[in-house]
Amino acid sequence: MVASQFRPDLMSVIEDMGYRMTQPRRDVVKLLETKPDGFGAEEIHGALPEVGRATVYRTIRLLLDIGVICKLVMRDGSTKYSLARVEHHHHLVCVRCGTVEEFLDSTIERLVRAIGAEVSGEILGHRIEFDVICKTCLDYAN
Amino acid sequence: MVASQFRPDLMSVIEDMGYRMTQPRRDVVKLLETKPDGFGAEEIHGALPEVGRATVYRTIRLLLDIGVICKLVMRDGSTKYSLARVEHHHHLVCVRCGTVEEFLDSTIERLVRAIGAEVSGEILGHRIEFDVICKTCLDYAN
DNA sequence: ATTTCAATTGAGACATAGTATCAAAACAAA
DNA sequence: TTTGTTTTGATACTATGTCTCAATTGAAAT
Repeated sequence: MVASQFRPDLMSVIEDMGYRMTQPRRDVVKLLETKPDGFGAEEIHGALPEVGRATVYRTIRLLLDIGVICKLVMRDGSTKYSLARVEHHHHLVCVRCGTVEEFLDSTIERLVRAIGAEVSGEILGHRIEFDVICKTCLDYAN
Repeated sequence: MVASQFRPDLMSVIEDMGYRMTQPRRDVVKLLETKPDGFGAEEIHGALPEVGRATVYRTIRLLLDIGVICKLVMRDGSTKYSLARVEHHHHLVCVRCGTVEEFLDSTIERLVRAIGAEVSGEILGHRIEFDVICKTCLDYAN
């Protein structure tokens, strides 16, 4: 139910899509790979003074387009990005520690299709996010 | 499955919550009631030159807090607000014409509880939105 | 190894959505 | 009518991104 493997070698995915392998992109991607639980754009920018702000945002947009990261809207409305381990999934975001878990559930997808049949229109996409307090934080509190 | 009635008399809801009934609030609320399919904050501000921008945003926040409107994150990441007809619901947003339909489905809520039991943590909340092409737009295309 | 040229970059201006500040105005209760 | 609290508007500020454009860089061709 919860996905765990990372997509290997992000840089080669970028190259395979016909984009250049540049130093700024290497820097950003390398940093992202150390942050499986999501990251903010400014966080990345702050950690990489040698890479321009615009380039950080451009790289994030590129990775979104390619589909190797995904955008998360947090409970407070702020935005984070996180490495996408699997193609289609949803998120469990811990509101206390910020840990992001990917979430696969065939029942949800089946339900989405069922709703598609019921609704007077065509479903193109959906966004589902859960705000949770993760096991670690719960244990910690007790 | 789809909700249809409006909550009556938003101004009295505001009063009942102990807030003052002011002219700017009356203006904003009156305008919102003509926009059941969602509205952007700047759109409201543009339509009400006599009401300050900060007040428009404050009123929107107030209505969100009270729970009579809800925040929608659109497919492109932009934000809209829409009148909430019923307490807990999700959204069907037409990506072509922007129509917003509220969406009630006990199966979803049951599923959310089932997932809560499966997940190693506690679910506090969730957001679900569907991007659709509504019946009208589909018909129009054919 | 050098040339070439489109893709990419960095700096900084601009855009958008929203919040904070604070003196002035308006509400509603007495 | 007075009074005291809420609320307002103007404006500055913050956060998150995008756009522009001259300078640089990567990689393909020589």
